[in-house]
Amino acid sequence: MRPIIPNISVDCVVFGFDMKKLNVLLTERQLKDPKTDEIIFTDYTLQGHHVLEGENLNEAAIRVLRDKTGLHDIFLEQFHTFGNTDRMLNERDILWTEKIYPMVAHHVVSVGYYSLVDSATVKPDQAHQQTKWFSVEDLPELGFDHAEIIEKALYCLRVKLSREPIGFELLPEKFTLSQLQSLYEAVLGKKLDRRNFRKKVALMKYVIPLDEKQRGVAHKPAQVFIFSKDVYQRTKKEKLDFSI
Amino acid sequence: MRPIIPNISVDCVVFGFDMKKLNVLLTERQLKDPKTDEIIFTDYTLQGHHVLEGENLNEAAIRVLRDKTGLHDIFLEQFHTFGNTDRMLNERDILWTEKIYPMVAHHVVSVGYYSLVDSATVKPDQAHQQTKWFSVEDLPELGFDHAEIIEKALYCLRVKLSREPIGFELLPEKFTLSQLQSLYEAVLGKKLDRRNFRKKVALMKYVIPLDEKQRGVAHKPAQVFIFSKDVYQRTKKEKLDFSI
DNA sequence: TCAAAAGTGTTGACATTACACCCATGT
DNA sequence: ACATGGGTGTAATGTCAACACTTTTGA
Repeated sequence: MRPIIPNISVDCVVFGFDMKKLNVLLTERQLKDPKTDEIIFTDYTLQGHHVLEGENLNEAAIRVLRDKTGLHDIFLEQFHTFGNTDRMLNERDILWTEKIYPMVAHHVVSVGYYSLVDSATVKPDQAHQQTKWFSVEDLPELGFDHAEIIEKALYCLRVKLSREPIGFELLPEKFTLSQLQSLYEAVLGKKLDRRNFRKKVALMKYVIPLDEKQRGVAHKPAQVFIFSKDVYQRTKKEKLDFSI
Repeated sequence: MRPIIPNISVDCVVFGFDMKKLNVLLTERQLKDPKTDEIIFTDYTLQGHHVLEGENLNEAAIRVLRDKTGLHDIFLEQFHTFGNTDRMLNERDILWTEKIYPMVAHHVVSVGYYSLVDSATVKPDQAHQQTKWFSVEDLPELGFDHAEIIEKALYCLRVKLSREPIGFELLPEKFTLSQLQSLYEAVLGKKLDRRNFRKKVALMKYVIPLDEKQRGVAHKPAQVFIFSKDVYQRTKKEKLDFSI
């Protein structure tokens, strides 16, 4: 086991979509008195860990996701680095760090990554019971500066999604247009018109209809689509303009 | 003097506009043999330095700009963090680090900031003679991974400029519409139509015409404008959409 | 037969592009 | 008087927003 770098970490904001809302994966953090077993506090944190010696930042992020959630081969994007000297200095974090991680520095710079998964099919595995999904609209009490990190991640995700078709990372391989629309609505935080949405998607040649319909739903079954990364790569063009 | 953190640094990509092209500020790095005084190599690097103990990342960036260029109170934006283990391991960087900075770590994570200045009026002061402007289209040999850092900074600047009116940071307080257009062309890397450009700027209420004309030019003098950050803040609206 | 979501077009407003001539100044 | 960049309008096209009814299925 390689030693950790005591003052550099990565934190991963794992976004998941459950066909209704956008969720974030959080892990319960509970500090107990070692003698009385009394709970001193309970809150939640992102998945994070220190970077190891000889490890690139994105390797560290991949490792964190694998070790803390069992996820692998998922979309990952660095979005911001958090290095304020007071980011671990609220009361609970000081207690926690002293008791659980006395070996790490007081000033840890953390590189933020977000990743995108389909939260319905990809669930954190059995080994990580204290890790759960929370709606981005209704987050629990968070440790460190993780509320700020999530807020920034969400902002960066919105900007990214409005420029590039990364939403497909949040859906299963096959999806319907209503699901896709619902995803955009959840991430961008606003309602979209169904007919206009479908018109726009029709222009995206990389969203490909299959000769296949939904089954077992109590209404008219929807057509099923897939996203072709390959077609996107071949047809994309940079769109840079100055706006108002 | 506070001690440095040996494995965390900031690098500043200072962009400047000289009414013709977009430039980057670079500092000459020359390694000489201590005995013979023979030049072993010469190349250029960004302005950077290690973060000090007890210092926030953006404080470090502000300090670097002040100490290395004399600049202060300028636009500064964090854009990406560079932490590959091999980023200081090409031959020249190894030589340099061993001779000049033996106290720093071999693996330094660097937080990238870019800043925007008017390169015609703001010049690096006399104390920094080996610091010069280079066109982003014609960069010299660069140390470390600074070519990659500049490329990423330029990309982020383009994206930012196409979403927000930050171009005014690259101009003097008073400017003409041709200068503004020329700036957009330099940053976005493409020509724009003059009449259409002016129509669009006319819609930006925060670009305000003064009752004042250019003087001393050998052609029809242009009207002079200023940018009002205040009007912008009050009238801006978030524009998030999904695109093709 | 009912509930629930799928699917489908048109219109008016607005934004974008392409394009050419006269104007004010300094030399 | 000439060279230089400043300033201006229109028409065609493309994009965006608003809006309501019919269809297909399972229960």
